[in-house]
Amino acid sequence: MMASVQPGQAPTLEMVAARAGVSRATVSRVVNGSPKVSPDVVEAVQAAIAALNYVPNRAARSLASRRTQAIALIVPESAARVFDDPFFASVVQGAALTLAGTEYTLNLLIESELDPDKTRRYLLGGNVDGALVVSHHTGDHSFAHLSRSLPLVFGGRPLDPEESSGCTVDVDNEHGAAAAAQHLVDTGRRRIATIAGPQDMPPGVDRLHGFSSVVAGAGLADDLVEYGDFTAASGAAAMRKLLARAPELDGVFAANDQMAMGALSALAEAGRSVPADVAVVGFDDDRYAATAMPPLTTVRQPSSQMGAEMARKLVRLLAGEDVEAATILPTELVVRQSS
Amino acid sequence: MMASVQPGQAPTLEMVAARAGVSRATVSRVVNGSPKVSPDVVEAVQAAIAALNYVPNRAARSLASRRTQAIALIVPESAARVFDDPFFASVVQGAALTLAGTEYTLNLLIESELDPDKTRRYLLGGNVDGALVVSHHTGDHSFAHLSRSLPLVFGGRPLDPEESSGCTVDVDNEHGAAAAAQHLVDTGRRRIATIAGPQDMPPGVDRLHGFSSVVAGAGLADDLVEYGDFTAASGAAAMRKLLARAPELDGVFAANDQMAMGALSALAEAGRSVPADVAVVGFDDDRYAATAMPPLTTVRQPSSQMGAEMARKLVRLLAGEDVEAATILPTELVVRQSS
DNA sequence: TTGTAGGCGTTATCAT
DNA sequence: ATGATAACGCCTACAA
Repeated sequence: MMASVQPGQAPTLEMVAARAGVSRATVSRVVNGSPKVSPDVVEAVQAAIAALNYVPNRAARSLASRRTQAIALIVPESAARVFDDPFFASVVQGAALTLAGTEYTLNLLIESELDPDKTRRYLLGGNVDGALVVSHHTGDHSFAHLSRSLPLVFGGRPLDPEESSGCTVDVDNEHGAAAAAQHLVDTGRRRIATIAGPQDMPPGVDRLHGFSSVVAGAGLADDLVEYGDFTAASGAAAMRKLLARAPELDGVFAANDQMAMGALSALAEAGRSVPADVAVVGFDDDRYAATAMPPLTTVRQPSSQMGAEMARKLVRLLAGEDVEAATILPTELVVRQSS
Repeated sequence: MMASVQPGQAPTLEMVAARAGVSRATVSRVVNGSPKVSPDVVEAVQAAIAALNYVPNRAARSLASRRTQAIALIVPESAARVFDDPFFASVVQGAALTLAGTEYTLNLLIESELDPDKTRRYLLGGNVDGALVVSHHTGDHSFAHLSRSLPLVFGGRPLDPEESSGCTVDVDNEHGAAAAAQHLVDTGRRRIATIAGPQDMPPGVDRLHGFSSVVAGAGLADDLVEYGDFTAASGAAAMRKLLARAPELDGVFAANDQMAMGALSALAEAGRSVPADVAVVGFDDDRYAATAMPPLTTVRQPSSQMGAEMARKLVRLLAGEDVEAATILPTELVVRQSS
């Protein structure tokens, strides 16, 4: 029962107008939901639209309206393995799902490291109405200067607070880390160490800060700090140093799960049992956390909500609404068997 | 040293023409790399472009040229957890990276289950020049009828071969499963079972077929078959049934890693040791495989290459080149400690 | 090799 | 409430 369609010949607004016996302007009004059209005309036009199976041409529309109804999601190429990081995948998911509920389309852009200017040109070429920039741990806000020409929403706070260029959505790294530390304290650990992340990345800084304030606040020593680069190997190395420095330690907080995994293996090879001898807590609740041995206590990061929130914010921005410059998403401590 | 730019006022082709002292047509030729322009003029125009920081307007361009330079990547919403499946994430990654090297833009579309027609309208609305459709395990080619109006490339073969609508890229499920079975046979297993996937999904069918042909071909019984739905729980259940039916079994091939994990836990609770008593092999080499206990022997699926291949194929198609209807990507047996 | 001019499908500004 | 009629920025015969 479908009206037969001429493949390759898309019906135009003009054809709809002819069939409905009205002008193109009127059809345009109906299509765009203008209130100033009489009900019967609306009906006639909609019938014509349905009969012809008309779909407005996006290019023509945006050329005339100077809006694209498209949003870019920019992710760094990062060694060509973007989605290996579940964090990115989740953020993209959250953004895509949110946008699917709007009239906006999501243009996924992998930032080319070969031609970094390509992204800039794309953004400036009138391809999108706004962009979501997710820079993971790095705090890279190198697109900040574009926010004058285009609404931008960043994921993660900038490394340099001065650079605070418009909107950001961030995870509450500090409180998350604080909760992890507090959990260690509350469960009776007294000699607590941390494997911190790089201090040139905001999450690295924030998580260390959250940890230290709680540990120090509990009257415990917060001198047991070693640094890693968020990889499992670096976590293992840091754990070994920690054990060498303080064989008596009974708790450790790693700034992410990968490093916590590394710590787990280092602990195993040192003959310490977890959590009996040493409790370990990670951060992220990534895919490996639940199936680690033992299952890892960690701080869950709302990554898909981060993507969703970024998208929502940008949409509001584009609608001309006011939005708060920075929103911080809460984390959640997930207690498993490693602590 | 940057030329100052008027924010909000994008330079047009006309402005470039004026500055370079040529006509708009000539500028257009230069921008599009037409060979029929004298070198000095090319230079002058490029200088003007650089000076003005000109970027062609995509909407105008596609309105005039009737091409969008955009490609849609459609993924099923699947319970709103699209990217929880590493397979999707990888496919998207492969496609995005490949497309980043071309002049095409990737529009990520989550197929709305609320309004399935939305996707169809989008595809037909002249929004993209072609589309990539990834349907994972389901073999759903419900967009097949659109391939007359728009170049389409599917990921995974259709369930019904008759429905074979144009291009597909698929993983060699049959050979992969055969390799897994062969490995079991070669390592001395004699009573081999399989936990098959749903038989209404192509990979479920193909993997079972690959398994059976090898086992039967080796002169062994291939009667030990139980079915799961690709979840860990179903794998555990199937494993229990298998153990009840044939306590003497010494090898099992699960049609995916999740089910293999389930089998692992069922085996553990039955007091069988892996691989001493029973060898188990999975399929996918997903994120959990390497960290399972014991690390899982499995068949690696080239998922990001699948995305890449799909993209390459579509780009060629759009360039008017001939491409083979179906390409099959090879798999690789990854031997770990579970066999 | 370069310029002229018409058109791509909508939106938006005027009138009516 | 509805209808002409310009734009919108670029491409592309066709002409020179």
